[in-house]
Amino acid sequence: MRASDRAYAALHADILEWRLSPGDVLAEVEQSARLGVSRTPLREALTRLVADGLATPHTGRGVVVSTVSLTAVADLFDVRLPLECAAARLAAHRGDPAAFSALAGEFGAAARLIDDDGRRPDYYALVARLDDEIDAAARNPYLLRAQRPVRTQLARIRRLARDDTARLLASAREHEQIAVALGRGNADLAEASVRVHLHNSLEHLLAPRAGASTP
Amino acid sequence: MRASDRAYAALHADILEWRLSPGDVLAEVEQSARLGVSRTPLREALTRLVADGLATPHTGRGVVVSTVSLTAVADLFDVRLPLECAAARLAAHRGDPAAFSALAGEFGAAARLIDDDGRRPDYYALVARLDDEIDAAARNPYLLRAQRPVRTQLARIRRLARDDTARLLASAREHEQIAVALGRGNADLAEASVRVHLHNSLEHLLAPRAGASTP
DNA sequence: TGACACGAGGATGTATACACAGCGTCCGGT
DNA sequence: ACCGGACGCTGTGTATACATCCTCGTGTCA
Repeated sequence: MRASDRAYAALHADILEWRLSPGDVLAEVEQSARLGVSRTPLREALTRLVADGLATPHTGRGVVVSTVSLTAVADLFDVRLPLECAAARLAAHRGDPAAFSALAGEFGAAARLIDDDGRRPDYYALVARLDDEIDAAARNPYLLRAQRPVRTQLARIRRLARDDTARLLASAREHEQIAVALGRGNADLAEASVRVHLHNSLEHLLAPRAGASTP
Repeated sequence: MRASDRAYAALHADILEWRLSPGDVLAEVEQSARLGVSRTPLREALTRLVADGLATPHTGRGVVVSTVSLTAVADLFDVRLPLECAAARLAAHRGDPAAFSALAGEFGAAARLIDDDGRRPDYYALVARLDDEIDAAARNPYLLRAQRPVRTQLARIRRLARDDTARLLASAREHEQIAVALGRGNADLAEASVRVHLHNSLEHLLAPRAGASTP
């Protein structure tokens, strides 16, 4: 693997997992020394991070990790909603119904994955498989490109929200509904299901949680 | 201006204006010599082009200008439609009605700009002003980021379509309708107007034109 | 005659050295 | 004591040299 790829992957993970906080400056010499690569591949990694929207260049001060706040969540969902709806519609028309029906069945039995803390990763993997199946079924590279930065930012924010069993159980039912609609090739129902899911996801993200800073 | 910015701007323009065709290889030494910069800033420019989707890396052969076909137009519009609809809805809610009403008036008188070949650029500038006003009114940086690559690709394709007075006149009326809806803060009407406009734009792009290769 | 392997060439990937610009700090003057 | 200018430093921006990999061509063997 190329050194620039390693540097990019490391910085990408550091930002998404909040080891690097918004406002942190990514000095070239410092980071190149930390990651064990030279400045040239590190610069390429920084360029890619800026393109991803994870960092912003500051003239004379290098690049800094871009800020992301809860107010940004609403903006992100304003973009995410139409994109995911479009993807769902395309997937309903172009996708393989059998694959989505199978996923619907798995979501129907997902409660046991959520209840068992040790199998939580299996549930997240199942969600990822549905997302991937939708992406593949939509067959639209431009849609994927448009979704990528939004998903990256949301993945960063999601780290702030703790896992909530009740929400996950509801989420599983919502995902099941999406998969069922796609399994039947019903674009209208698929879009409606996505709208419901994203609405509830946003409400959960914005709702004050027990243990959060605001009591 | 930095050398890497100059190289990026030059290559970006070369690709959008079809001086570089899909499949052309962008060899680092060749391009750096042509543009009068060193390989380091040129590599940064290439990285940005790849991030834009204008070029794709080929291992061992550098990056090549990415292909774009008429089939891609449909895919692009599948992404463009939901994004522009979302932007229009946001602009209807958050924008300044007076500004859009003023633009609507200008579009109502745009026929004279279209009929006079010398003032065609003024009409294109007017369209750009409406787009900019919508972008500013939507106040959503993530939406802008998502739209950027789609717009870039479409700008590249639009170069293939010749100006068509009849279509431009219809386009002016459609833009006027969009501006009127935004001037009234009517989100539903704004979205519907955008749908109409994009539908007609796509049909015009895909329609065989007189003088095209297919007689 | 076709396919595989080896080698040469040239490309990218990486490292480092140099130049320049921005910024903070320190000193001097008012 | 405060303000202004100059100096030095630290950082990015650029150029170039070296290493490495891939590709293409050629030659040989089956």
